[in-house]
Amino acid sequence: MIRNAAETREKLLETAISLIWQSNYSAVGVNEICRQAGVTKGAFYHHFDSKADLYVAASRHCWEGMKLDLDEIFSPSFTPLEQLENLIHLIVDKQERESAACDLEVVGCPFFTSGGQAGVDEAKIRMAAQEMDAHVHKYSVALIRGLKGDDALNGDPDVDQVARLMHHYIQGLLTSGRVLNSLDLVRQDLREGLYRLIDLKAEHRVAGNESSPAKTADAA
Amino acid sequence: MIRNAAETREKLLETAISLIWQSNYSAVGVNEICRQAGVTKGAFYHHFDSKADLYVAASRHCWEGMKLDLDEIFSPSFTPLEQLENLIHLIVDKQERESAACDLEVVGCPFFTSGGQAGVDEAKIRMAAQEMDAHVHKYSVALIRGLKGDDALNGDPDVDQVARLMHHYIQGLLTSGRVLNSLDLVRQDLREGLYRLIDLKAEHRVAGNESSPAKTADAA
DNA sequence: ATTGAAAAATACCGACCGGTATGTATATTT
DNA sequence: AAATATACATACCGGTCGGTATTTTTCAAT
Repeated sequence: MIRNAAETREKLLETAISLIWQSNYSAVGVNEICRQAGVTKGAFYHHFDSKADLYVAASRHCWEGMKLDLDEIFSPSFTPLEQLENLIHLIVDKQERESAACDLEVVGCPFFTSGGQAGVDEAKIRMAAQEMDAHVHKYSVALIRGLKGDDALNGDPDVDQVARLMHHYIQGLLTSGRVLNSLDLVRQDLREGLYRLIDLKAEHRVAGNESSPAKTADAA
Repeated sequence: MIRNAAETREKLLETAISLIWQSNYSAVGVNEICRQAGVTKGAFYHHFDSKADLYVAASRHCWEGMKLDLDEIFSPSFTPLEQLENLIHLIVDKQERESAACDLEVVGCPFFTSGGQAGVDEAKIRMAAQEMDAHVHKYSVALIRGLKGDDALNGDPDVDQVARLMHHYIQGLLTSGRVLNSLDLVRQDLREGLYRLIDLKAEHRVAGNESSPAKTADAA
């Protein structure tokens, strides 16, 4: 018994995130969340009205953490090119860190993928994904705008669209990485895909396909 | 009562595909599948050993259908550039057709996304996604190789990699489309994203952003 | 017509689901 | 110290989960 409202709530959020991260919304039960959080169901429903409400709260909580990282790597102290490099490293590092918790090499973003699988009736779940989507879009736009301003991109791209393309690609790549259970796949294809999508000028591209050579197989 | 083994099996597969399409593996119950298929649970477990087994069977069944489409649009009677155009149209059309069944504008590929959310223990589910992944990869490679052979691509790309990039992107875009419940998003970003990923030479690109101008919002 | 196996139906299992009702211990206010 | 509000626990709700055991129906080969 924690006897501290904020702490209990936080513990429930973190546990939910961790569990949903490892599978998905509908596969994770309230009982399991409570058990792992060391909290009873009574406490759960004292803090949240429903499982869905916990989910959106967890989604926002997750974003708050992500925002810290993004604000850091997109600090004006970096040039747009450095920011792009930071982003690439952040994505890989993030997956590396999260995958330590469970035994999946890649976990992706559970709130996005869960939103992409939400049933017709589960409006709240899709909404949470939309919310996070809108948040990250701002950062992507800023990055692309910066790159364009520095004349690092070929042509005269639609900043808003390219930002979207980036996002689509990253989400798809992470999903692929999870399906194949290969972080190396992410390492191999992340940089190249982004370079191509934003059409970064050749002189600004770096090779940096930092992957161990062999080892692409799945353990499952 | 259908009284025909093959027909019953098929009906179960189709129903399962339809339901999983609308949500995801763990959210769809055996009871619901049976109910919608007009088949009793006894019949279900006569044909399939488990829910997971039905899933992989459904995945393969789904692929068989997809293969017909792909073989058609990748027929050697088309030039690689025509094949690319066919692919773009096929993706949009497919989503248009499927979304008629439920009230989602975009459904994506359920077997891929479910695989991308499969828990650690659900090896069979991820495996099904891997299997389908491997299948479509061959087609992507053929397309890229064809384009490259026709000298339609800039630079000297790694065919295998570019094929992967395409796949990542398409899956991510469809997921985005589903989250935002906007087929127009898919229409807007599919062609542009693919062009950029494969780095198609400018003279071969067509504008063809065939979307109705306004209307991007979500109904949910 | 009989029989035997396949196909499908019925009835049921224990476990778990999300959620609630009620009680109690602790903290805050008055 | 009394009153009240918050934070949590216990026990339980009806319902559904995936799965099974058993029986009935169907149909083809004899």
